[in-house]
Amino acid sequence: MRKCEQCIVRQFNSLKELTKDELLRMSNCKTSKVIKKGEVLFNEGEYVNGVFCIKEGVCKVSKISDNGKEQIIHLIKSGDLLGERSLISGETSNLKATALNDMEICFIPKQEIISDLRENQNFSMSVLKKMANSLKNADNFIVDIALKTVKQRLAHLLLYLDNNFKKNKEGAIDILLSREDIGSVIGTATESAIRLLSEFKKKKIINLKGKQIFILNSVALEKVSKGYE
Amino acid sequence: MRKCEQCIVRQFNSLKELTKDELLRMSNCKTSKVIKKGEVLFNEGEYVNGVFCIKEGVCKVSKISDNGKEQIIHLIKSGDLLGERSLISGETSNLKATALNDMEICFIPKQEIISDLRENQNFSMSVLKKMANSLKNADNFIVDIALKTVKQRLAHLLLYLDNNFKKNKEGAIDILLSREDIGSVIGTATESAIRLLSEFKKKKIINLKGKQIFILNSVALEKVSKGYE
DNA sequence: ATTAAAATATGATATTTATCATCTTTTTAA
DNA sequence: TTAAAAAGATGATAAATATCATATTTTAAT
Repeated sequence: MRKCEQCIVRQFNSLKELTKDELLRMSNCKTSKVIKKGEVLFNEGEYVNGVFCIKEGVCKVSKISDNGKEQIIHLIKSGDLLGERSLISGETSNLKATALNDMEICFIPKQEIISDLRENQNFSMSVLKKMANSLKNADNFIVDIALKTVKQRLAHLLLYLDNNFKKNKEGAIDILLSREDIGSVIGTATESAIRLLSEFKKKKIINLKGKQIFILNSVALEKVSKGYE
Repeated sequence: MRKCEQCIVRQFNSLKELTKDELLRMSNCKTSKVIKKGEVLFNEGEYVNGVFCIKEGVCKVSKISDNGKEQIIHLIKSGDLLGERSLISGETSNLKATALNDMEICFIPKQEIISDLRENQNFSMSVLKKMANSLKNADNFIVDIALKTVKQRLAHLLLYLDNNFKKNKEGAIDILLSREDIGSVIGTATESAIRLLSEFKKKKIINLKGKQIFILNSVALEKVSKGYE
């Protein structure tokens, strides 16, 4: 059992507000897990019963519609927490979480988090702020998907990935999404996503090597994303 | 100055968790206002500096895109709070709020709410739960707008209005939205919204008298909304 | 009451995006 | 290593939705 106090990942989320005491208790009740690519962390309709703290790797958080299509709502990465929403509401999850690559995660059971929320003002305010921020992002997502074209949304996604994910040694964005996943994030058919990626590549805005994406011209992406072309 | 303690509206939102003492202080610092139809409560990019408690009336919360199109994100009604999001994040609002009919509102300044949040666990947990719920709704909205057809979204909106707004004496939904607003909620052009409303009317699923909407067959709306037709 | 302006309605057409078909490339598993 | 499966790519076509044009109705202002 590794100590949460020494875990660097904690610095990037609300757990940084916990006291030494609280962290010690957390170290004692948390479980660490390795999750393989493709594994499901939790499914829609399940009680999550705790919070995941992502140490390494990326997962998608999505919802499947009645006709079987998937919409990805979030991409969760190292340093993020996952599952606070349904923990706080006390309901089952409305979303499904699936690992996009091998992950290392810690799972902190509900009891622990709830009591910390009640007893540590700084912690609960931090969670509240994170939630407020997520809500703002969700509202912006709604506006984008409702009012922007698929091309604009793809440009926006590429910029988002460029800004929020590290690069590998070769300079590609360090997250490997299938073309299908890319379509599911921007809310379009796989073929449409492929076509637009090809177009961006032809225009030297990006480069593609298999699933690796290289951003060559982020200024151009900004322009496309805003609708000036 | 009316007392918050006796205000019934408070029972429908997180303010119900406040103590008598806190309510008394709130009564002393709140301001009551009448807002005329079409007036803007706050604009995108403004500091709201407090929270609105809606006593009477309805407002739309929306965002205008670069090309001037509006997307309505929420419809806020009597009993709802408005503005907690940007209050908690300490940022300017990312959304604009506009009265859809004459409103009575109370405005509670930031200071008061923030100190209550810090000192009253029940209150802050209630706000947290509300926020978690809003986040779930926002996620569901994203999925709907991304994966459902315009017709499905219109059916869904009509059911939402039917379930969440009272009826007037004649049995129409007690919120008068322009066709343009309806389009802006479901993320479609005004003409498309009009066409589909006409279609629903022709099929006797709804009836229309000017801006008044009568739901005649909510079972049919459910079916349309789920994509069985 | 009358007129102008705004909102609603509807047809015709254009644009965007999805779907289907097929081929190529990459990945996976025996 | 090789065959099968999955993922990616691209053209052709269909479907959904937006836009434009214009007529009608409603609302607001004089």
